[in-house]
Amino acid sequence: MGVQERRLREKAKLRQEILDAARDLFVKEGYEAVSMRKIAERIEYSPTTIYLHFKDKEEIFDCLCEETFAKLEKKLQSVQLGDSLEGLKQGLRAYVDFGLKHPNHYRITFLSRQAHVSRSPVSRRKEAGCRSFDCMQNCVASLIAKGEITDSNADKVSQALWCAVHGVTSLLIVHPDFPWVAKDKLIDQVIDSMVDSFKRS
Amino acid sequence: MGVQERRLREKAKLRQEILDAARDLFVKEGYEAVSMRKIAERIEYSPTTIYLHFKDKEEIFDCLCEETFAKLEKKLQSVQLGDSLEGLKQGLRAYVDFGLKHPNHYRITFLSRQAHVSRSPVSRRKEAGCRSFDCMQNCVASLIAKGEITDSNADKVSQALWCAVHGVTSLLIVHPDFPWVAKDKLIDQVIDSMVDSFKRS
Amino acid sequence: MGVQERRLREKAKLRQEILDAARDLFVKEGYEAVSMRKIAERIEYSPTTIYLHFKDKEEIFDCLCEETFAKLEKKLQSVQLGDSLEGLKQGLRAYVDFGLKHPNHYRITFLSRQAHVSRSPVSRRKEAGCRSFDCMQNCVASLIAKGEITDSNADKVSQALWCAVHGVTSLLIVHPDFPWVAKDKLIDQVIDSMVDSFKRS
Amino acid sequence: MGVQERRLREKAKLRQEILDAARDLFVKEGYEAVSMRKIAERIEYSPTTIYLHFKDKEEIFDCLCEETFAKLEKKLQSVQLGDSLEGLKQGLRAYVDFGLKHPNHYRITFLSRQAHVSRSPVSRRKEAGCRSFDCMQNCVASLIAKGEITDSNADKVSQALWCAVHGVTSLLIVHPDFPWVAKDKLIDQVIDSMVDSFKRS
DNA sequence: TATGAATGAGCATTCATTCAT
DNA sequence: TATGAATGAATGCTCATTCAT
Repeated sequence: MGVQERRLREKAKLRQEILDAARDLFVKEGYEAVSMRKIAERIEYSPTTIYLHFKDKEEIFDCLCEETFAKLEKKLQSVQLGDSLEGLKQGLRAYVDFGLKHPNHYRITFLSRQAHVSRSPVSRRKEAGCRSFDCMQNCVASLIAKGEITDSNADKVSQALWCAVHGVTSLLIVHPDFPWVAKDKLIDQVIDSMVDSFKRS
Repeated sequence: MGVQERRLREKAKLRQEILDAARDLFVKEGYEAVSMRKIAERIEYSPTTIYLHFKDKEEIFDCLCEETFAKLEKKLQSVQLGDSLEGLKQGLRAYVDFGLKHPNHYRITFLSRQAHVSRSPVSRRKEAGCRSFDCMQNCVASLIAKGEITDSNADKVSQALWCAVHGVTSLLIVHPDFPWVAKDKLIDQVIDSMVDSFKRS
Repeated sequence: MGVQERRLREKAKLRQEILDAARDLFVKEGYEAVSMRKIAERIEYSPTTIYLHFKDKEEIFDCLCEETFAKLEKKLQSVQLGDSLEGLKQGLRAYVDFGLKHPNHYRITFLSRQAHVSRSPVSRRKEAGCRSFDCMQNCVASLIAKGEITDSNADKVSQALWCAVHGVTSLLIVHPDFPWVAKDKLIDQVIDSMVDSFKRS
Repeated sequence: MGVQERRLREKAKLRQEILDAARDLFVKEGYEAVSMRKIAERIEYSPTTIYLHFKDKEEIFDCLCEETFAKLEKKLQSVQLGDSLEGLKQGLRAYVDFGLKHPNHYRITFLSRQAHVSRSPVSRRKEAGCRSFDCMQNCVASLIAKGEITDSNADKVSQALWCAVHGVTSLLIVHPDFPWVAKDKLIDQVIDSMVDSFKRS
């Protein structure tokens, strides 16, 4: 009936509220400094309620990361149409845009300590993250195959590219008050420099 | 006379012992996981004693960061003597090495929002970090002046370079378990790609 | 008609499932360590459901004890058919065996203060335990009547016997890791010594 | 100075207050049901204070057991003067008296679950308990050597004796309202029956 | 009849910090 | 200068139980 559906909707909504509150807090205070109680206060539920939706604190964190990666993956897939250097650049640009548009997601996933990741041998977080990274790596691999990129080490190339885009993204997010040159110019510069350095000359 | 001097010496020595113990712990365990008690146990004094030397935990951390960034500055200055592209690369490489060697200091300064930096509007920590950035910028400026770098926008160039080195450094710190290619190769690749892209061709 | 009956049968069946699951857990983990949730998980019903059948945790335990002591009584009655010293010994032996087989029930009934037995002034649990004691007393009385036991104080004799068997039983339960001689030998020794000391010589 | 001494005295006194409160509570409520908070409330200190005197809950329990055994050992040593059956009986009687006089100590040590004894391979508790048991065993051994006791298995004999005295002691403590025959008569009966059963006839 | 959602109370323990000495 | 005693607040988490459905 409609009743069951409404319940499911409500449950999902509360779950999302928890995630949103948690993300906010994690970003502001850091993983360790956020307590289940603080999250509970924020959503105006009792701490116990959280445990109806998540096994423990770490699971919340895991879910936040997964969420981010899912969004990112979707965005990247929609962008990288052509197998060209230009396409690659657009993908990287999309990555940066994504980070700047969802800074909280980005912080949680790429900037916070994950020392406490000990539960599962292969954390769900890591898995999801790799899938996003794979997108880029595949693109690079096919460019190597086509001879557009000379360096044949696809791993190294894609990692270097990731470093570059992550560098801009994270600096712009974490230090918004720094006297940056025009953001777009900076982003383009970083991406162009890095991609072009791999171009067949 | 001698008595007072000895006392001062002893006081300074204990202060340094505290800092050393604390640095060790912060690096090993991370800021949140280190307690005053643990520091006290390490130096075999009572927790109370620490408060005679430092206002609180954060002050200890601030002092450590200052100490460490003073080192970075010094290191960068000593390396970039030659105003050559090679010198610049060495400087950037030194920056990355420094970050990897002091991951917790790097993290606090460059990766974390200034959330719990409530004491001073502009934290001493951040200030120190910026001074390090200035080093690089000066180097770039002089390379432009000498014609080694074609792009005349020193701000943009140094920011792009910073993005690159910050990218590698932070990813290696935050995701140590990612299946990286050989670290050195990756670092060199990122630095070479970025610096060479500005070279007069 | 048939519908109602089926419902009653189903209700009784679930009730018994709860008791069975609970007994298992109580024996394995001890009273305090068993939670309603754990019982619920075991039977694959929600915790709430248990409350439809039992007022609370203690009521479950009470029922289990009653159940168990009914068994003890039955066992003792079946054993002590022959009114002989040998029959008495067998009965006592059965008592000890029973205790070792149901250590947690034994513990609650014979070893624990009635602290949390606040519901009824004389707990159903304790009552059941006493009924078992009566069995033995009757047996002793008839042995006195037959002249097999010389001491004419049936109360004293049965209490002394009870002390002996309770002594072995409880020590073996509470201190399982003590370096006991072979359990059977010890139990026999205690029972034989005590019973034989009352024998007409 | 007197100052330091007073401090030491005060510290010891508080420690003892904690132990006394804990023993009381453990006996009334059982190990699991006693919380550090409850102990703290009882002594009107904060929970934290307890941790200045004891590592954790289990250590409190351990200390209580040790305390008991020390007292018991002392009493037994003072009693068993002669190496005669009569001396042995007196020792056993002393054991029972001790239990009846210090029922709380006795309960904690001999009646409570020690499932949670996992910390140290050889718990201090167990060690102390064995020392008390050894007293009796030595006595038995020397009686066997002198030919007063015919059964040559000193372990079995002393364990059987322990079972007997523990049986009376614990039943009298745990079920004070049971319609016992005169306590002294019962105790004597149990001890006499058991000891005499080992006598050379 | 059975349940999912929710909660208040409680747990052992650790924390940074204060205060009297 | 240094400390031992003490504490209030907080931690993640589990509990028995209730209530609306």
